Amino acid sequence: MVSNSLKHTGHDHPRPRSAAVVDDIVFHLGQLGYRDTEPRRLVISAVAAQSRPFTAEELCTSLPCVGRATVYRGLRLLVETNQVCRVLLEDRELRYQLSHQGHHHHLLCAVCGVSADLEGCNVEESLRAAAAAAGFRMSGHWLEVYGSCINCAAA
Amino acid sequence: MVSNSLKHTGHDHPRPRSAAVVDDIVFHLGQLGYRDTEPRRLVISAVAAQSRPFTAEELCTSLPCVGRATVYRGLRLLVETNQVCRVLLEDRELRYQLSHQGHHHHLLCAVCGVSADLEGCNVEESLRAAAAAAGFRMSGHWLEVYGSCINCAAA
DNA sequence: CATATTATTGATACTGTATATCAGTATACG
DNA sequence: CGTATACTGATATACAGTATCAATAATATG
Repeated sequence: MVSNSLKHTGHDHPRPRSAAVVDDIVFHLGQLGYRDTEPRRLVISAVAAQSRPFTAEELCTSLPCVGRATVYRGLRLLVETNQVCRVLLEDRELRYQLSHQGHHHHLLCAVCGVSADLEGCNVEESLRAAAAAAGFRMSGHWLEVYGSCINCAAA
Repeated sequence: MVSNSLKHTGHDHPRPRSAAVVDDIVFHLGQLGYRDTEPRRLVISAVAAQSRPFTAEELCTSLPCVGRATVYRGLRLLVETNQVCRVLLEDRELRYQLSHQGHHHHLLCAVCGVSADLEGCNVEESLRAAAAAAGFRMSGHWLEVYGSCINCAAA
């Protein structure tokens, strides 16, 4: 199996980058006891090929030979294992995206749909403090930021 | 009509508080051209009677003599006119709540479901700055904070 | 006050997203 | 290899919310 011979460094060139990402994820899932199957690889490939947040239905459409249920299950598995993160649009539409870091938030362009990771913003601590002031012990939060990206703001 | 004789101060005692809230909202809607109808008043009353965030379906159940569509429409109208705000639970369940301020965020207890307004937390500015650093012009955001309230944290 | 106008209602059907079921299949592992 | 079992996918189902549209009720107008 290819994935067993892979070093799990995240820099396994010369293979095409997206293929390396797929192997990476399959390897990681393997360590958690999940099997390496063709439909699952197809789902992961399709996820890795997206350039911006996508919906589950879009993924189903782009994978006509994989069952709907399998697409949804694959996506859920990837979210649960922190390989993919969920982003919520302003209209509450749920989209998905390959996850590149641990916990972080997204900037979402309302025009073109592109997303960027929100860097250098430490809201956690001030939220926790404000929560404590109201007698709450904070355990989590959901934050999405909407706007227009540099390209769309120009036009 | 009662609502026409009401001063719109938000402190119209001696009437029971929730009734005053209902009249208040009906009056406000009237100024926007919306009619004062029995089903709509029932919806507003039921909303005002809730002590914590509720779902649309819960409202339908508590109002068996009002049609589902009417409950949903009423709720939507109240959200659009900023009388009611929407809160999102961690599992993406959507709930509603009477709105007491302008723009603000909520602390939600994951145990008992109670909510508190998040005070003294000015995330807007740091979000805007972080967005600008990534070349985004921020236009909005969605933020919910989860945890346990003072009572549930004790138990 | 009668009446015209128009917003509102509610039964129903429908849409879209997501999960449950379950027999058949493919995978991993000894 | 062969077996235990995770996985698949067709289908049915659940669920939240909206669209339709004829009937009705609320307001404006003469």
